[in-house]
Amino acid sequence: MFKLYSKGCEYALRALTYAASRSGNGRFQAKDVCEKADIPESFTRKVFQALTQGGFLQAVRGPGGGYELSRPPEKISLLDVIEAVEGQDTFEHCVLGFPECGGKHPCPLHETWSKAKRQLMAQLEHRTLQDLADSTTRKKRRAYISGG
Amino acid sequence: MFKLYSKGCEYALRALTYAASRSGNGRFQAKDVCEKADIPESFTRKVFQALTQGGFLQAVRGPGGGYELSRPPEKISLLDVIEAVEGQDTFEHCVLGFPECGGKHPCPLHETWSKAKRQLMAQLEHRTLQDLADSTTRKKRRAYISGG
DNA sequence: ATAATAGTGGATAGAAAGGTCCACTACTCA
DNA sequence: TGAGTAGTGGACCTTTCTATCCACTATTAT
Repeated sequence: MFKLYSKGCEYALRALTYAASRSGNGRFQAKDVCEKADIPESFTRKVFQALTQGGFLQAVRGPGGGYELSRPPEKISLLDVIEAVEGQDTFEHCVLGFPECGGKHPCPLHETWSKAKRQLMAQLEHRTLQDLADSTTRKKRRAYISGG
Repeated sequence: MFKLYSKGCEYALRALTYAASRSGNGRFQAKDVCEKADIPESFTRKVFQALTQGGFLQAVRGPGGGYELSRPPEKISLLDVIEAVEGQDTFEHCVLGFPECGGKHPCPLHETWSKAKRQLMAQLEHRTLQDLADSTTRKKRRAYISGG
């Protein structure tokens, strides 16, 4: 039952990727983005609420309203999104569930896991929403551009 | 909500690590091992049942009975245990939940994730139950041996 | 046979994750 | 001011995971 992040986080990433790939101003609406990303709207709205309260999104009510990213998509890493949804400490838990696992009392897997985790987090940190949006858009344009 | 594996798998790893660190023959009892590893017995028994049905453990009933590993602990990698408990396809799912994510239609995170996954699985594959048992035992002996 | 031991399988219950619904508020425009 | 739009917050439901209990079966020793 491996999970990098929760369903809510997966939806957030998919929705925000779509949002970042839109032309025009950055504002997007929950309903629209959920339909396009093919994710459950009611549930994803809850995630948006949380992201708004966390200062990650700005909500605008009323006609013409929607959400805006607090930072431009090229300044938002996947790790940012994941930690915003899951909390800052998602990757902190000991894999073997040892309560006092740490520098002084490492569990048998501590070093192995720390290394793998560092590599994983480094990858998540250097990819941004803009990257994801670009590759999605490029794919839709039949990918005749080779470079990144 | 990051999870490398389920609670059941965590318990299996902890229990089997303790089992591998026992001196004498390889047989161990569910009750004993769960107490020593400080994990819930009833729940872990279910995991043992599954591992037995999967051919991973051999069950011996009656007085003096218990379980035996089907292979010596130095021949069982952590990946073996994880896949035995979680199923062969735990690490196969697309991180973004795209149903047709694969070689021909990769999701935007496919390459990033594949790389991180390979590194992670390589680490889990080359560490065995015996390794874990050794480091646990060494720790208990106050770790005056430096090498690995 | 009987008692004791140790794993088995099914029922059940609680907690967390995933998901839906609806009345409400805030805002815009006519 | 009224209608329509878009996010909010709370109630509620379902599924999955985690956990426990107990009657049962297989085995061993007396």
